[in-house]
Amino acid sequence: MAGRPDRLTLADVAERAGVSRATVSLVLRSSPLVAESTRIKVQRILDELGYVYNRSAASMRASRSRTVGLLVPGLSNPFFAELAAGVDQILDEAGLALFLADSNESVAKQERVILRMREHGADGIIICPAVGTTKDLISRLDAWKFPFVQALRHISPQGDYAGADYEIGMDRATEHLIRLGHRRIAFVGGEHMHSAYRERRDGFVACMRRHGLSPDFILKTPLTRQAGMDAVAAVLEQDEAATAAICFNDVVAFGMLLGLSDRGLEPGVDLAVVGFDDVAEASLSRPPLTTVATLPNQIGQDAARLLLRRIADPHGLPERVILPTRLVVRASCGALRSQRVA
Amino acid sequence: MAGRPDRLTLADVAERAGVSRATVSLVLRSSPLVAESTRIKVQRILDELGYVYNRSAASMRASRSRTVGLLVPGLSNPFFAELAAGVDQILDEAGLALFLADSNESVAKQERVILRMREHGADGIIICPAVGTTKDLISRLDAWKFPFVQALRHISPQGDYAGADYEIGMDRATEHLIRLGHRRIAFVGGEHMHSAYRERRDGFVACMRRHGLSPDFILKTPLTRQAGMDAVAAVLEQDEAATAAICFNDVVAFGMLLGLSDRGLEPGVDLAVVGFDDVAEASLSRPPLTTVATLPNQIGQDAARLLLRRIADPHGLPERVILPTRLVVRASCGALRSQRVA
DNA sequence: CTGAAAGCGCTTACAG
DNA sequence: CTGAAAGCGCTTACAG
Repeated sequence: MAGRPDRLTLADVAERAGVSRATVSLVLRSSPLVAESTRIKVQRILDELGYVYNRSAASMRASRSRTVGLLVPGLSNPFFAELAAGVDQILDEAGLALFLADSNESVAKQERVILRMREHGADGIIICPAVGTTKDLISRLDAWKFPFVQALRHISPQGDYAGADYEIGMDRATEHLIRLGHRRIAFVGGEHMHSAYRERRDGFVACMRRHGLSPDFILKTPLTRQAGMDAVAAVLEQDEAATAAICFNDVVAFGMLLGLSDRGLEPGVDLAVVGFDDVAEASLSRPPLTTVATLPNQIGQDAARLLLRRIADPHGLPERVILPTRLVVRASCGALRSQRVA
Repeated sequence: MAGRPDRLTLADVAERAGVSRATVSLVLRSSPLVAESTRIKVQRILDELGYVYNRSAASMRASRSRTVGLLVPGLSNPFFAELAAGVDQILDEAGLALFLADSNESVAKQERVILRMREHGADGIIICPAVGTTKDLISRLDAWKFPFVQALRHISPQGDYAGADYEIGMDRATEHLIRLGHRRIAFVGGEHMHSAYRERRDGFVACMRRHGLSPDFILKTPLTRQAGMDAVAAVLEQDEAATAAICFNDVVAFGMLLGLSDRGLEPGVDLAVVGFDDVAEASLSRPPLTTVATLPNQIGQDAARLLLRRIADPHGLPERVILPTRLVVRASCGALRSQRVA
């Protein structure tokens, strides 16, 4: 509603204050160019009149909107919601407004909302690319000179990125199981190939190989609790059954815990189970879940900071912020007592 | 970034197409005023050149931005994230962009982001007011002529509202427990007074009174799983212990299930437990949780539709969309078999 | 059906 | 330190 009928303009304020529009504009942007006495006088009128700055007009003139976009593939996933909360926090501090859109893992919707954000003049965008996004998106963003940061997932090594060190996180978790004596370990969950999947799986594979173990017990499933329950059979009813399962994420791991109980088996004794993410419920499941903490809120904050920097300096060197993960050992892996390993 | 250096304008397109800017503008907005042959010619140039519509400029001139705000009190709460997903869906269909902000239950931040959205010219706003918001917010929104819809919580009966029928939902759930034979029922969870709390508690109280039972076993706690675990003691270790607990939400109920198991007690046998919300985990907890489904995604959709209507017709009569809830009976309440009651 | 002109509310040089 | 003027990229009457 830029310009709701009775909206005040700079001209109104200027007239009332007995100065020019330019001076009021300078006061609004706290320019040092204006005399203290003038500033005070104008500020008083501004408050009195309840003037509301019109950023549409300002951004048209100034070629920046103080607006930024965030594109996530699924807001229903608490992980991305938490990421959004982190982004929101940093942008609020910087005084920017946030355009949010949920691609719902649809490349078509993703295209649509990116265009929409460009039309609205967003100064830049944080993207968690939908499954199936091709690499050319990055070249197009570059061609458009549209500042961007990839977060959590990346489709190209180009440009800024903020994420967690999934590979090392999964490696450490696997290592932990091996130290507990496991030799036959299954990797459970995930069905779409994207960077987050690749990195987690690679961490598992690398660690198994390093220890001379076979890394080919890899089970692809949807990322649901139900799929985790169903996976129990596949993991145990094999010629060479696994003694431990390391899951793509906590949700799948929770499903496995339930699936085990349903069969009268005890997680951590009959099958060691490890999750990934350390969601809120992980410490309260039965048994408490051993998992890898990844801090989505902080990743969101870092992504926002990177984007702010990129907008300020479009030609600076790309940065990649990879937050360390933390193995949180609880009972589901069969470790006797709780301990934290850095 | 309205006006990135090399951004094309209507004038460029007009020149290339050999028509006036006005004509291109009409084509962009699919006006019927333009001849089919002209439309096709212009559209081709538009595509060829990769023209991007500048909505900042358009909204300044047209006094509407095709932008809408959503203010939630906590994005980390999956409930609000789901609401946001519903809002996003409807706005996408209508071609509007969404400004999202998380007040984090802070009235100060809420004020800040509302001002920001007004400055950015949002055409309207959907608000889940932060705890502690006073009624005058509504009068101010009115005075500003800023179209709004309250969602999930409301601080004033004025204006449009989209929410769930918490009161009847809680009433039905309580009734179900009474039918199962319970007489001493505790209402567990919630610490802040807002409409959502009041309505749920009122539903409980009304039902108890109607059946001549005392409704004063009300336990205020934070809305966390841990608080639910801790509440078990308070509910059972009383002169007159409760035989059933009806929780403010599922999270608290999950905590109670765990708290019972920890003491070697069986949910549904030693204490009936009922939740509220029907989150994704409710059907997979052990035992499965009897709860009341509220549909946050749909509430988000309704809120968005109401706002769109309000923007189109600022002076129409206010509407309140109250979605029915549904009691989902599972095992945690001690009912012998699963059944659904409308 | 199309075009020339004015104007939305700001900011940005440029004078003074 | 302040003001007058031009202009950002659109849309909106108004002519024709």
